[in-house]
Amino acid sequence: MTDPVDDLTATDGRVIGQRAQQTRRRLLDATAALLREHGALDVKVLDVAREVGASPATFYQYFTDVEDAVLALSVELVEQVRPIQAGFELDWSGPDGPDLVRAIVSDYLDFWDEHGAVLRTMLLRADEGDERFRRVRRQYNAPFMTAMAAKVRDAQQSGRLTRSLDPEATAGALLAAMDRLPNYRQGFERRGTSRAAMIETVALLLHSSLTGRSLG
Amino acid sequence: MTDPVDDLTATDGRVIGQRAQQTRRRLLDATAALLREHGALDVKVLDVAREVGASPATFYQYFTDVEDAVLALSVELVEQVRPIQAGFELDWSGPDGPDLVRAIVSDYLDFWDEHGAVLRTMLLRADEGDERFRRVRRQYNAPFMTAMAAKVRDAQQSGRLTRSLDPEATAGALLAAMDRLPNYRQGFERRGTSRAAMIETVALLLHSSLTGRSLG
DNA sequence: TGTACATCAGTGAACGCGCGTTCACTGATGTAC
DNA sequence: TGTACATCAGTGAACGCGCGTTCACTGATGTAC
Repeated sequence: MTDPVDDLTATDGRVIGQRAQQTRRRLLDATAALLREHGALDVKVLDVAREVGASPATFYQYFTDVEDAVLALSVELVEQVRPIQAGFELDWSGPDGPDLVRAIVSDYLDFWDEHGAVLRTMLLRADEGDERFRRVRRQYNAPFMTAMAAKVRDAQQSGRLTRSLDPEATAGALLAAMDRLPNYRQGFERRGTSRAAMIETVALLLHSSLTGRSLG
Repeated sequence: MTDPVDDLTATDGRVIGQRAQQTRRRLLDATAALLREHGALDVKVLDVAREVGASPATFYQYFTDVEDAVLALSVELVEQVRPIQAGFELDWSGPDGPDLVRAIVSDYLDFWDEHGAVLRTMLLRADEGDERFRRVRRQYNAPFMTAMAAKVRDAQQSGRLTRSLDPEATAGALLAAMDRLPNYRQGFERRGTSRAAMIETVALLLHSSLTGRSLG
């Protein structure tokens, strides 16, 4: 696993030094902030440059356009989500399984709270068919999918889960739930469904669907 | 339930006649088509006008901007999804329950295939906090949510489902799965998970989580 | 059945703004000796 | 320890395009008698 800071390049291909790396980072952070404030449809190169007090020309030294910067932010998330994905590789079948799953679901909700704006844009552009974003999405999803599908196969082999479930589709459905549900949190809380209840519920659904433990 | 064609108005508030309604419709259809082709971030008023061979001024007679047209398309989906939502109000607990759920899930996948571009944009804008889109999303989701939450409560009352599940959160999680999963279909099929397997799996997850029937 | 008039619907052309993008340049940092 | 030079990093200002938007106008349709 190489340090991701290593091979950063400017748009002309040249490898960049420390000072330039800091500028690039500030541009990325500004892009993420504007994505959060204005949404995916309304972030301009000039806005980003203004936000960090730089010339628009500076932006073009590091990114070809706003989409390119969002792609770079998405790539970073692939790394940042790893610790959460690690939780999916643990054994959930023991007596502490439910607590474990709750903790993981809670962490992932936090992750969405922090990176929702970038995640939404990444998913949208991938859903719309952009190949570069599809690729990043695959890298982001793969560890979740592999780990969850393995759990399904395990539970099927030991007879706790019906073989009618497709392991990949099951993993995809549960990941889908985890990736859309955070967007409903505000609405839930306004209607009296607490964050804790959400976590408990998603954790139960995950635990039962992946280990075959009954919901009864 | 009033005929939705009734109170259509131009941007100046005037009620419009048949000829104008046709123009409005062609503009809406063109907007949906461009949304599908170019994605949510890149649909311009001029494009839409060009697409139907009209002057840009014509577009402004019916919509204040592209977002306004997308909102109108979203409102239409609230009506169009009703038949599918009706399936969620049926009794799933009988012996034909599983078949029923499969059929409904299949229909909803088709709905996504047809209206995915508009649905994605509606969800994105709502997720980003736009109040008008949040409102439409609520109207779109409410019948799904109400029906599914009722099923959870039923199953809890008859002891088939644990009371640890929050009915609203359960409904939300399953709806979330149904709304994100279609976006992964292409990836699934490339990897050998068929449409039928997806439907079967989602149907099983829905059926078990909402009726308390075991996945074992 | 025809004519005059009112209203509805649609348009071409123009304006101006803001954005994307580039270029020749300046300033900052690193390094050889 | 200082000086000369190379390279790295950042910039201001400008250009031009395309888009959003509007306005005065024309054409189409409906209706009264």
